[in-house]
Amino acid sequence: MSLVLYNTLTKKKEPLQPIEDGKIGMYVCGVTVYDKSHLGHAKSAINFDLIVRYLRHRGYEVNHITNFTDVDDKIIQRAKELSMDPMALSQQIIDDYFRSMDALKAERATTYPRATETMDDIIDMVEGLVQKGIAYESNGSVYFSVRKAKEYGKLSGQTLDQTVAGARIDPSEDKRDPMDFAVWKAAKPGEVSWTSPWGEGRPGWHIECSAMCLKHIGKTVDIHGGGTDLIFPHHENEILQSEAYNDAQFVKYWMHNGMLTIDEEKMSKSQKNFFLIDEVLAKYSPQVVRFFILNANYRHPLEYDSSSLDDSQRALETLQNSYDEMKAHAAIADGDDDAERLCGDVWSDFETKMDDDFNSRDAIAVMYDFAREANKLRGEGRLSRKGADSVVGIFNQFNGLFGVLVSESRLKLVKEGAQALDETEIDKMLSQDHIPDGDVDRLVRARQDARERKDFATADNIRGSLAEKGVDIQDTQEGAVWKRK
RNA sequence: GCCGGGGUGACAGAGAGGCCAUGUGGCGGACUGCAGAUCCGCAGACAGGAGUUCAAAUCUCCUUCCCGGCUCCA
Repeated sequence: MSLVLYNTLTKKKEPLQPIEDGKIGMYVCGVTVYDKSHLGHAKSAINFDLIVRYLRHRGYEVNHITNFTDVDDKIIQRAKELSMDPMALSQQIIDDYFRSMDALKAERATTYPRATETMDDIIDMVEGLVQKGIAYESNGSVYFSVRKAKEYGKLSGQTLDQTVAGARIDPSEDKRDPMDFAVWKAAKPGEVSWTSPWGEGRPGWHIECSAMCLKHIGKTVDIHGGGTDLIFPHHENEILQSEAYNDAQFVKYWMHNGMLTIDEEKMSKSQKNFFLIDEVLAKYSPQVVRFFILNANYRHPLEYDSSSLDDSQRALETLQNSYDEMKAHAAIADGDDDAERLCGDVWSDFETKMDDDFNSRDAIAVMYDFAREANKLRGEGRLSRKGADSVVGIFNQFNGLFGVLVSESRLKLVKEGAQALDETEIDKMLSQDHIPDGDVDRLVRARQDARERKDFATADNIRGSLAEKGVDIQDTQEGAVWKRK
C-alpha cells in the first residue's frame, strides 16, 4: 500500500512519489513574529508535526524547513508601539514560539531560516527576476509583473481579471498594474533596511519563501504546506516567482491545514478571538491539546469552544486508562496468543488509515477498538504479561507519532494484601499535604482491611480523603490500584 | 461579485456507491458493599428538492445556509 495525500494543486488525493526516492524536501510556512503564538498556530504546527513524524515512520528522510518572517510592516509597527528594536522584538517572539511548540511536544523542524538571514539569496532572486524582465524597479521598490507570468492562479483557481474585480488591492502608483506585488520594498526613512541594487529596503512578503525553498531544498520541493488562508495570494505568488526564476515546477504537493474557528470564525489576531498557547497550557496538558487537534482531519476547519478541551480530556481518558492498566497489568494467564494476533492486525489497520492522507481521526478510532479488545481480554483473564507487553508496544508506537498519551506509568498496583491500621494513624497520614507513595500503599491496605470488616465508613473515608489529595483508588479484580491525577 | 471548502445522530467529528465508523453524553444490563474503571446492549444521522443506479450520506443538477480566500494571516 502506498501513501496518498491530498494535493491542493490538483484537488485530488495522489500517491506520494518524491523526486528522489526515500527523501522528502518539505517546506511549511511559519509565522510572522510580531506577537505570541495562539491555538491556531498550534493546530498548524501539530498537524504538520504528525505528518512529518508519519513520513519518517514510513521510512522517508524528511528535510523539514519552516521559516520565520522576522521583518515586515507589522513587526516594525509593533516595535514602534513598544519602543523596541524590531529585531529584538522578533527574537523575543521567536523564543516564545519555540517555548510554546516545545511545550506542545511538536518536534522541531530541521532548519528554521529567517528572512533576515536569507537576505543575499533574496536579493539574488529579485535581481534574477529583474534581469529576466519579469520584475521591474520603481522608486526603489521592485514589483513582480503578473501579466508576464506564464500561468496565473493555478493553485487558487483565481484569474487575474476576477481578482482585479475584487478590487481590494493596494493601488500603489508605483505599480504598472494594480495586481503586481512587491518583491522588494524601498525603506521608509528610519526603518530597518538592507542594502540592495535598488537602494535601502527589505523583502516583500512572498519572496522569502521562494528564496528559502531554493536555498534549503532546491528548485522543486516535494511538499509545501501552510494554512488554507495562505493559498491566495501568498502561495500563488510564491509559485509565480519561483517558477519564473527557476524555470522548473516549484512544488509537487501542496498541503493546506484548515483553520481553527471560534463561533464559526477563524481564530486570528486581527479578530481578537484567539487563545494564546500559554493560556491554554495553563489549564490543559499538551496531550489533551494535541488530541483535540489530531482527532480531526487536518484539512478541515476545527471548531473550538469552551468545552472542546474538556471533551477531549474525557475522551482521551479512555485510551490513557487502557494504556496505564496494560502497563500495570499483572499476568493472569500464560501463553495466550490472542493479544499477539490482536496487535498484529491493529497496526496494519492503523497504517492503512494514516496512509490515506494522514487520516488521524480514523487512526484514533482504530486505537479505540484496539483498547476495547485488549481491555476485554484482560477482563476475561486471557491476557498474559507478554500479551500485555505487546499491547503496550502498540500504544507506544501510536504515541510516538501522536504524542497524546502520558507515557510515565501512573497506575500503581498495591502488592501486599489487607492490613489493619489504627484510626489515629490513618488520620495522621491523611492529613499530610502530600502523601508519599509508601503511605498511600499503607492507606490502601488499611482500606482493604476495613472493607473486609465491612466497615465501609472507614473505607470510604480513606478513598474520599485520598481523592481530595488527587489520589484515585480503584478496586479491580487484581486488587486495588491507585494513581495520582 | 469571483475562487475554494463545507452542511452527518444531543455534541465533537470520520466515511465518499452496497458492509458497525469512533468518542463524549443519554438509556438498559454485567461486575461492585458503594464509587470508579471496564465489558455487553439500546436509542439516535446524513440541509432541502429532482435525477443517475438493482443500490446514494457518498455520483449529477438545482435551491438554501455556513466557513475560508480575494487586505496582514497558520
